[in-house]
Amino acid sequence: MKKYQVIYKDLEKAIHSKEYQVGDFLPTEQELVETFQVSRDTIRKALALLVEEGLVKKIHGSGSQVISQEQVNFPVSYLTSYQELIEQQGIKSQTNVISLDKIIVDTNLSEKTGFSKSQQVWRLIRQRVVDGCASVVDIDYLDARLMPQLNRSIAENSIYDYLENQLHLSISHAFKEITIDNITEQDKILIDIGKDHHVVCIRSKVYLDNGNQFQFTESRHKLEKFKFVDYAKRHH
Amino acid sequence: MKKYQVIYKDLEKAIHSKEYQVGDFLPTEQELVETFQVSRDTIRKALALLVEEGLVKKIHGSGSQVISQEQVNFPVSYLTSYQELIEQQGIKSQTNVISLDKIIVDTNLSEKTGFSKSQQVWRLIRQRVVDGCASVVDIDYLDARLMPQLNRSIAENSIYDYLENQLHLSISHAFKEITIDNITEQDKILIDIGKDHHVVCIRSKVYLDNGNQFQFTESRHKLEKFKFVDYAKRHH
DNA sequence: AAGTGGTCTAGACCACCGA
DNA sequence: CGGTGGTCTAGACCACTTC
Repeated sequence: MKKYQVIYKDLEKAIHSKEYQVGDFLPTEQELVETFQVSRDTIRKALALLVEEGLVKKIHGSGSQVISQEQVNFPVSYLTSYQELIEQQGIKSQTNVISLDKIIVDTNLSEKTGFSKSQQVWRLIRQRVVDGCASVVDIDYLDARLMPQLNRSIAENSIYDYLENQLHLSISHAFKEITIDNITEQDKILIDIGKDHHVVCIRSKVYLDNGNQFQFTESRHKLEKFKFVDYAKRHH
Repeated sequence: MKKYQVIYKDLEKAIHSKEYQVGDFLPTEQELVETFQVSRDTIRKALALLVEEGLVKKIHGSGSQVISQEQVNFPVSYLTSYQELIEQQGIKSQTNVISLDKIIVDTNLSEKTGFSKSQQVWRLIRQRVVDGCASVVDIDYLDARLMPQLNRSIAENSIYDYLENQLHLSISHAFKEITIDNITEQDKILIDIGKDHHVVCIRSKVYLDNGNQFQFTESRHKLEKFKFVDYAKRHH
């Protein structure tokens, strides 16, 4: 691990363990330079990570102030898979693979997903049951060339894990949008929808390091099961 | 304006004007150093802003690749006020001040808003009409000590503008959460709600540079009028 | 005036990529 | 292998806060 990452983790831990309270100032950059015996630039990189995370705010001329001791989670904004989120938060959950088939992208689907026309893709529909309640339906389209061997067993676990650890493909970035959509017939069947007429819909186009899109996901959430937490800085 | 900001704006403009296409590489850092006659660190600061914005991706060993030419807007994630958003996007909109009164924070309200108990706050309720449709209700609680002179006329325009340009207070950061809530009697009256039973609710605690909270806002949106766009990087 | 973070520089070495 | 971006250093000066 890089020096600035070590220092970042060190300071993060000190904040989480309440060694610094909200409102307290961290040591000055000069003091941290001496403590950790590194250059000021390295200290500043570590502090930048704390600022990005929303734990610390820098005040020009004064110092670095702690503004939160809690982990702020980014269920959507960060590119984390459902499986990873569930593990991280220790929620009991089950994934049911509803269907898995290979299809050819037509004009409509190309428009919607961002894949090229006549490309072969897997279409995967999964139901997520959280605490006994069918809460989420994920409809995935995945580039079939990259994963010829996809099967139900992989789909039941984490596709990201399969991609990164088995196929050694590297996921880079995604563009996402959240809207509130009317429910479909499929939603009625696969989500414990009650009398709602809407779902929260997160659509993502996900890209690999080489710049190719490999996934389009439509993730449809039961209204009550959706929560998004964010930290924002003012840009002057 | 700082050097790295100038270079950032320069490159951003070149990308927006399609001088670089999606998939193209920007000049190498060394070339940019020579072009702009600055140090490499300054170039790297400029590139970091493009990466943060989601326009560019850096590939270790290869270069800086353009991945989007569009402005990705962050209506929620960035700390931008309603008034600023509206102006920026050129949407026709009207703000109606429904009520404005000064109240004392009780235990319940303290829990909800984050303000201290027995503190004096303004309670401001505003209706936002977009394209003739009552789409949003904002319920604001504002620290009364900071703005003793608040009135309906200020509330109809931008409170952020008033705070920053009149009172010279500086807004720092916010913690936000988005949920889908059941509608209230107030929503039925103030939003063209149709037959929906829910609204998108964004709750924000907003802080000044000096660390004091000055605002709690509950922004309730008609379902169809809500859209949130995001760019996410994978953290390995 | 003293102390703090913000910007900028110049140079070194490392890790990764592609031919 | 050469070229690229990533990390780290040491030092300078500026802008802001605090006294």
